Amino acid sequence: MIAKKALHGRVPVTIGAMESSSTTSGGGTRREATRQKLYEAAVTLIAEQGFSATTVDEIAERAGVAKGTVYYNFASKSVLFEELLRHGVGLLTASLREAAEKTARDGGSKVDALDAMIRAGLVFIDRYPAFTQLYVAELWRTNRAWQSTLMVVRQQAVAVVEDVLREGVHNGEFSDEIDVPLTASALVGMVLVAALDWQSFQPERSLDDVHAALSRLLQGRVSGR
Amino acid sequence: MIAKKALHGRVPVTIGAMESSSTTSGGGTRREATRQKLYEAAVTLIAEQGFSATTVDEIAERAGVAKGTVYYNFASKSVLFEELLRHGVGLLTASLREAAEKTARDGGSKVDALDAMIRAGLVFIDRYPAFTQLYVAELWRTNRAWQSTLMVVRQQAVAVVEDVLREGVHNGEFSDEIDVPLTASALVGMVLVAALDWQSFQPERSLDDVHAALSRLLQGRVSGR
DNA sequence: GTTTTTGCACTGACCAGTCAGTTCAAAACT
DNA sequence: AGTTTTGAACTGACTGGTCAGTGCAAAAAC
Repeated sequence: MIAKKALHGRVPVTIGAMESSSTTSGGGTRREATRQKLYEAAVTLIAEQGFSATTVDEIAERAGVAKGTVYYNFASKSVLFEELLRHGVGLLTASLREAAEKTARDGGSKVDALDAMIRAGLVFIDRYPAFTQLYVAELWRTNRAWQSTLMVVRQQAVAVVEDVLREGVHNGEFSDEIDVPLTASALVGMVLVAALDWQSFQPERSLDDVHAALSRLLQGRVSGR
Repeated sequence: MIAKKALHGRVPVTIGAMESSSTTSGGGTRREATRQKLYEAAVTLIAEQGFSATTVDEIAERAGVAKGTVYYNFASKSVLFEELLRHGVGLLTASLREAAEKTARDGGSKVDALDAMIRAGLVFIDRYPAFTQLYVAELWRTNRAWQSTLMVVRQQAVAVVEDVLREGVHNGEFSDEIDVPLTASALVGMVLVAALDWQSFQPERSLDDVHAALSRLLQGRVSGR
């Protein structure tokens, strides 16, 4: 057994800090561009068909790349998928956190923060519907290789919501009887399912429209006339 | 081409009312027992691993049956899965509808009906967690053979919620500004995600506990002290 | 001249679906 | 009663195909 080559391990890395726009910087950019193409190809295929039903040949073809290139860039099919998950949830978490922080900066209430996060969630799902689909499909599975990755990454996202709830309880804006983790889950679920149904069954509706409906539900303005 | 055998089409049928025990009557009870075992084996395996990653051999083995028996009872792997879906969502829909009707009979309000349905949903998920997982994982996929089955079956379940909302709007209990389909989706999502997270991450909590938290959210008793 | 990509042939494992044959309990017959 | 027949239910070895991952020489990009 000799070491061979295979340098999948670490790569230039840009991931974490998203959207540094691009251009400039001489970093190993070609590599990164290929990886990006592979992510995009994989995300839609896996969202449609599931992980196991999607072949590496399909991914390569859709990305316009040779099969060998996939394995030059990723150690295996499941590693590609895991990195895709990390990448995507990173974007979501950042977006939620930013929405919460902006509201705080502008002196909004915690309900305003939740509302802003609902909107941020909708915007994310609107922009990356395939990723969202795939994430939901995998989230509650057990016995899969990437289970732990998924858990970590889920907790990061939910934690942002929990933080806002906890702060709201602390400053008296929310009842101290609410169950923070469960309420956070429920809110995430509300947005997730409503948004996916929106995308699947009434894609013609505007984001504002959907946001308004969810906002009303959040603020308990359902009952009463 | 002669007809051959293969009688997958119609079968004695007992489904709904399980456990007619055995003995007596020459009725095809054996068949139904085998199918039930296959459903049970398939539902957990597919929930854990996904449809494509689950092999027919595994299903047969877990059910304690030979592979050929699977094909004697179902035309194909995906037909088995489709019938499983129909079976499961049938149970859910019936349970939701019953909860709503009972509330109406007892002269409860529409909010009470929604609350009863939330509880019914939780009870269902508590009893059939694997089925729920699998259902969520498949619901928003596209390009799959059972797409249409899934849509029909989804609509049946959501329609029960929509009906209650619509009645509530009609009798003035709910604002006529609410968006019925979207609110229904959001409510379903709230329960679904909260329940799955409950099962996955805090299984020690009681159903009443979880129900109370969701109830509070439904009634907008989150804000305020 | 080093890194990355290509193209393509190849392997070995795995898997959906088939089919000839077996089991067995309830009829049918004696 | 006992014996034979029937056929639905079940079995498991087998087949044909698919797919993840490999190997490598040559080209392209930087």
